Amino acid sequence: MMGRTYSIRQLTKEMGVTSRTLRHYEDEGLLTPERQGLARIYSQRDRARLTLILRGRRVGFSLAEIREILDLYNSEDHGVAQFQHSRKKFIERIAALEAQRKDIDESIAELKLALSRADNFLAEHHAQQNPPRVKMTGYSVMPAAE
Amino acid sequence: MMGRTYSIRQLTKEMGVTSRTLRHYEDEGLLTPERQGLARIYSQRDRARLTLILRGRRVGFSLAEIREILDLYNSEDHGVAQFQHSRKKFIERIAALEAQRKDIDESIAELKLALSRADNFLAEHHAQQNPPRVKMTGYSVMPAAE
DNA sequence: AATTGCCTTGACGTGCACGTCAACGTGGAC
DNA sequence: GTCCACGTTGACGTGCACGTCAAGGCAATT
Repeated sequence: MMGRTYSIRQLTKEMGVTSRTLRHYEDEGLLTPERQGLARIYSQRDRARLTLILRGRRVGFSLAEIREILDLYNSEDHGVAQFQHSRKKFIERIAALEAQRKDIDESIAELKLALSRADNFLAEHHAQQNPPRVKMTGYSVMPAAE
Repeated sequence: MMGRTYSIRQLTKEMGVTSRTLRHYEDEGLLTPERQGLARIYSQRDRARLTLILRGRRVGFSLAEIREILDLYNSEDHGVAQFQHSRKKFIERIAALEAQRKDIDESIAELKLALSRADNFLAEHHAQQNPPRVKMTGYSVMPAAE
């Protein structure tokens, strides 16, 4: 079961990154593609790891953090101590992500409030863009943020 | 209604940033504290903006993006065109944040799966002191990611 | 007058995540 | 054989978000 493989060019197009980025991830130990002579040849596993890397990047992890997580999945040592350590790390990461989701939800709520204010203004000035919602009087320049 | 004010030191302690960071945000046009002679004096409004800045930073916005959002809140021009522009920007930001929340939820789900695998392993080997070399031969080192 | 504490303005340095060259190899099409 | 598309390895450059000095102002305390 060798599975599909990918050239560097294929992977960059599919994933929307540059070849420089892939080589950088390799330098950082995040990817370890096979070689055919000089050329890199990426496996399904490499592709899956890259998916994780890019998602990790989108949520704000540094490459070092991503590598750490990947190493947890990937450890050769499947002993009790190792799993205990992994467990702890996973819990930390989950907590951090949940805190971040809270920040995101708050940001969304605030932006939606600002959006509804803009909608109301535009509704009042018959520059109809979108159905107005609630008419809001006297709003501040700054959102509450408290 | 002048409200409370803060020295730079007070604000750094309260918000968990360095004074260098506050000056940097000022250089970037994100904060504009008053002055008493040379010393900066931060208002409630500065503090509220800083709260937004830091939350924006936590969710991965660049300072330029944060400034743009702040400028939308803060615009002197309250004309129709301005509000239409703001509306568009708000919608973009909301969409981006919702996409990011999706990434976060997926990351959390994956980490929770990995956590439960670790828990299962540890439950099976609860009474043992020394790491059994390899048990649970069945699962891949990589999560699904598809 | 000197020290202490808090503040200031430059200005160069740093870590990260790549970008951007230069110089070169390699296998197939013409 | 030569061109071309694709790949490679250095190695220096860049944008961002500050860190980290140096050198000093200003007010209250010693």
